[in-house]
Amino acid sequence: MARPFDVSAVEKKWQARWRDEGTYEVDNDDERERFYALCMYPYPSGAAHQGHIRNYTFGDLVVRYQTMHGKAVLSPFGFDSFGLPAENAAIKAGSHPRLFTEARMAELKSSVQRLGAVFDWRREVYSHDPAYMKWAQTIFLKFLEAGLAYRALAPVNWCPGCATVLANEQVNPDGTCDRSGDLVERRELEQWFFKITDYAEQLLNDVDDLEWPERVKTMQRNWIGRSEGVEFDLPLVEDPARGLRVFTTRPDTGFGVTYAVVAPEHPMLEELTTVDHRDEVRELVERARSASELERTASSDAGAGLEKRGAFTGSYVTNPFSAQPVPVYVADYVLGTYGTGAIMAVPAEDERDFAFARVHELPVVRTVEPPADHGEGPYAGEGPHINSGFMDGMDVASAKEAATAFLVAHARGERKVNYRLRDWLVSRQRFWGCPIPVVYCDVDGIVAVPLDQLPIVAPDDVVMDQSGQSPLATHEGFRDTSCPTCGRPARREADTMDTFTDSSWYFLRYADPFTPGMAFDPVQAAKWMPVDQYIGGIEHAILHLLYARFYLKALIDIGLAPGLPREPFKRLFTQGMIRLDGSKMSKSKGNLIAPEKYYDTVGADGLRLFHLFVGPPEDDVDWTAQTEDMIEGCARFVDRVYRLAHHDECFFHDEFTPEDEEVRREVHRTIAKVTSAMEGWSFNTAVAALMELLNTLSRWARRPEGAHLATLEESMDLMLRLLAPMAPHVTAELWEERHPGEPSVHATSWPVADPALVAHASVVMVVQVNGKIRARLEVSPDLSEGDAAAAALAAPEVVTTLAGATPQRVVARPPRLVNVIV
RNA sequence: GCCCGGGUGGCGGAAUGGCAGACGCGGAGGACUCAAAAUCCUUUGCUCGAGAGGGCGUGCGGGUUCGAGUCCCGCCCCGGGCACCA
Repeated sequence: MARPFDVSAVEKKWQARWRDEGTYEVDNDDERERFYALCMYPYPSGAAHQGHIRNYTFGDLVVRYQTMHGKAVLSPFGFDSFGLPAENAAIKAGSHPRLFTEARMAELKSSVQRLGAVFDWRREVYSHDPAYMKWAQTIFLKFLEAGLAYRALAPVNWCPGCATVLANEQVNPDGTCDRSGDLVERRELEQWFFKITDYAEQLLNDVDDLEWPERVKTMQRNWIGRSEGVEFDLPLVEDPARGLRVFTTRPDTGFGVTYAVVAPEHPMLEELTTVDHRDEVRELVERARSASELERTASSDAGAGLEKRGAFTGSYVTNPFSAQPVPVYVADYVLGTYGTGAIMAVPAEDERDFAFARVHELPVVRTVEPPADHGEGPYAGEGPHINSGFMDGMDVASAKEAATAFLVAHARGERKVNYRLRDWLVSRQRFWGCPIPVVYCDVDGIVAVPLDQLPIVAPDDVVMDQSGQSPLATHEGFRDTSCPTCGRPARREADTMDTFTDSSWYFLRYADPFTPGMAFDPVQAAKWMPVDQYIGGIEHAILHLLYARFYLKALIDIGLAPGLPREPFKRLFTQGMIRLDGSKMSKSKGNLIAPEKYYDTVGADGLRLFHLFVGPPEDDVDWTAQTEDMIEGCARFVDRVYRLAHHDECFFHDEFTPEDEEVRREVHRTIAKVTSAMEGWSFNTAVAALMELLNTLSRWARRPEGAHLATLEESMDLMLRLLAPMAPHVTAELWEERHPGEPSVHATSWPVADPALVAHASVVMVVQVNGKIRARLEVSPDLSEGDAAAAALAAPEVVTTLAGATPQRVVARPPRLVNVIV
């Protein structure tokens, strides 16, 4: 494609200038109104892919747009530079993850710089920087001190193909490894946890006030999963003073409890199991322990599998409502980690209990009358209670209240709120992450590394084999140390922290990486926080956002971040994904479309415009054969702007005609349109409005009778300012040509539409007869209803169509439309 | 199964209950050129018609309304999230 100017040279020139002059550096004591714009901390996978490009196009648009509104905009950049992919790649290539990662960082940085995205590079942060690790480890130790970090035995996800433990988010819903596709196994290991469950209530409640997409808020709420119910005892028949503690959200169905179930991990299981049932119970527990998630879920679909998944313990407990004994089963459909690990089973009102009861031939007693057409199955809906003694006739809500009161009085019951959310497992048995800064001593146990010895940085000569053991554990120089308390030989923790810990506070470091001796100065950070606009992918809707929210709350509570708002991200925008051939585009699948080829041909401005123009920013983008053409179309638009600014094929006249006046009005209407589109994140229509304006201006200036020169120049200037956040290079270049020696277009203010010019002098009113358009009339915008009706009925086309018939009704909606009904 | 989104030309997509298809891509025709590229102009929902003009059109079926892509009810299909959480 032949271009009217050297796109590459122009883009390089301006990128260099923004970087060298520190145009987008902002100081913490800046007097202007503040705005914190942030794109999600990227994992350095190499040159940017189109998902990154999309992200930074939106982010940079916000930065430049807000800057034009006179604000001090904080726009930082950095890298989520620890992580498994680099470690795997390094093992494969026989190199070091740091070398590998830093090469990828350089590529990604180059990609975003060539996009023309601007940042305050003085604030750059990357996870494997010892200066960052020092504070990451300090935070860990402060959590430990505050009881927010603890160590416990837990099952983890082990991938045999990758020979390593995986993070939960790396396991597919079907229990396979996201990377290798192998079936993930469960292994029991001593692990470090963060007590995020302490914050469940706050994390749930604070979601309400966030300006986030509703669906992300819903996902957060579902993930936390609050449920209100009752915890109470089912007394043991053998020893009624003791009981099997259960949790239920449906105490009202208590009369329908025909059996109880404990999880295979339940502490009372052994005691409950009678001699003659020992073998079956043991077999079931063994199966449950070794079974992968996949096997457990797969068998739940088929009724045939259910029988094998439960066994009678031989014991009985008493249903406190009916005072009848009911059998206790063990089954893996009850989870050891939720509630009390034991349930009261109500087959008539619960799907799972029903399926289990059917296989094991347990009685089903309805306690809620289902609708007449309901049939055999379980019914969990609303209805009057039956077979329920004192609750008979009550609706579900009042029966719940009555049942709860009963349990509190008679079964050691108490109201209880449970959460689905589990504590955050932060240990990783891998090398390329931030080491957990503790030491194990035979005498003193777990000992924190003294703060003045941080950061603990892993040595370079570690063997990263595939044994599955933490690589650091095999390095004697790292492993063997002395106890900071007693001085005796001790060993270092060999696990590293989940990389989600790094991305949970980086935005605080950005706000103030300058103050020595602190992760960030809370006084400085408070000037920027919360992030005004956070932009990233929907794939982080749950984990990253939840973890970062937890971190900030915890940091405030342990005194590291006094005075900061308790929520980190005020507004969140989640962009759509780039899809190739209908599948999700990801680095692991290798189907990336590098931006570099576009920089060299259409230019960054063209590529940015494409991403803005292709559709609503929240929608997914299908990268197809047509995409190349669309990108070229956007570059064509850039060229047309350039040519018009250079008066290519234009003609001019001197006096200001009504046509010139109308063009001027059109410009102001465009200002109004683009401004509201920008505010509403409708970037595609903002670009369309500018394309329309360009079409209008070009046609006008190329008429033989010509255009009013001063009006064209005024229009061009306004258009360049509107276009500046979208296509920063060409607008900066043209502005400099037109205004040599003056401040850049990016230093001008965002245009404001003149309301007097936005208004139309006359508009076209549509006249319908029975809903069909018969005439168009040019009318004044403030035409009255009566006048509109009269004008419509007088229109010749209407008279002809009516052919003498009398209108039944005339609906006048001036100045848009009149509908004549006959 | 449950909970969210979403179905509009050949394609990406526009449309405070009031002219469906803005803008762009692609297609067709033309100008310029020895020719091509680039650029510019015209045209482009489907369909009947030589034409003027008519009919049909926003996943399907109903409804509300003078008027529905938009609101209501019932379906179908696609995408995403959750999926033994008691």
